[in-house]
Amino acid sequence: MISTDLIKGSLKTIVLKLLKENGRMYGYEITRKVEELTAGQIKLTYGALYPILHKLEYEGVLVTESENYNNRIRVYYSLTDKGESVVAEKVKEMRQFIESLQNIVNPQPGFNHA
Amino acid sequence: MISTDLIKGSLKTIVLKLLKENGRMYGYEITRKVEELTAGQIKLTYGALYPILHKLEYEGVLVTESENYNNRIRVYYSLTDKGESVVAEKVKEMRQFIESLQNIVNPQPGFNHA
DNA sequence: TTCATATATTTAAGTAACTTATATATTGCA
DNA sequence: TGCAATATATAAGTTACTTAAATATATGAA
Repeated sequence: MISTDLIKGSLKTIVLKLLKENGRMYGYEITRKVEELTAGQIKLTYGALYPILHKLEYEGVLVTESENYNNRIRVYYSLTDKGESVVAEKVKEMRQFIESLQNIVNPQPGFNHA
Repeated sequence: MISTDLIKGSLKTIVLKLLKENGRMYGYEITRKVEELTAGQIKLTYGALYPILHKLEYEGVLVTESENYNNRIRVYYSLTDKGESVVAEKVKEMRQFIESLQNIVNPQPGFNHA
């Protein structure tokens, strides 16, 4: 598992990107998918996930549909139009972030300002 | 500028990796180097940097040498032996983190579990 | 049948890595 | 003379999380 400090700020972007790729998803499904995609390196706790989803819904980024499955409630989330543009921004920002981190952990050996 | 939420947890690793690459550095120099390497995308504030350096010194990860330059004090930091192994772990963890993020922002199109 | 595990969502309380603000002091350029 | 750059330090505040506790059904193993 990667330290939670490192992962912290990226959870919202991860959730939004998964919803973009997979259409609608419910909370539990999202945590499973994150584990799968990251080979268990990133785990989304429920205490983090559900407040994020509720907040994004409140902000108009997501909408919900509640359905009954095996006598259990499932709350499906999907992106609004606003959500689509929020994801685009967030993913762009994350790509820049990754690039910046790579410049630090894999520095160009010859690159040196006098 | 990348949002501070995204950057937060990675500052310590960034500082340590820069010290590994550049030998000894002083605080102000570190903030400049981070800006340079990330094309201004990541800025280390002094309120973040100095407490990180002090804590790492206290933990025996870094040692200091204070020197006088132009009547200004410069506090140079460098890695201890312990620091060298801490950096190795932290950088390894960050590479895994980057890989996990890439699996999310650049998913394999054909990859789908039934 | 009974117990653990997986499924599924919710929210309150606590932590800590930061940001923001403030303080101090010198150099150098316009 | 006055601002920007250089250089370090720390107190106070924010907030995105973690941890913990609550609730409830389905399913397979013992």
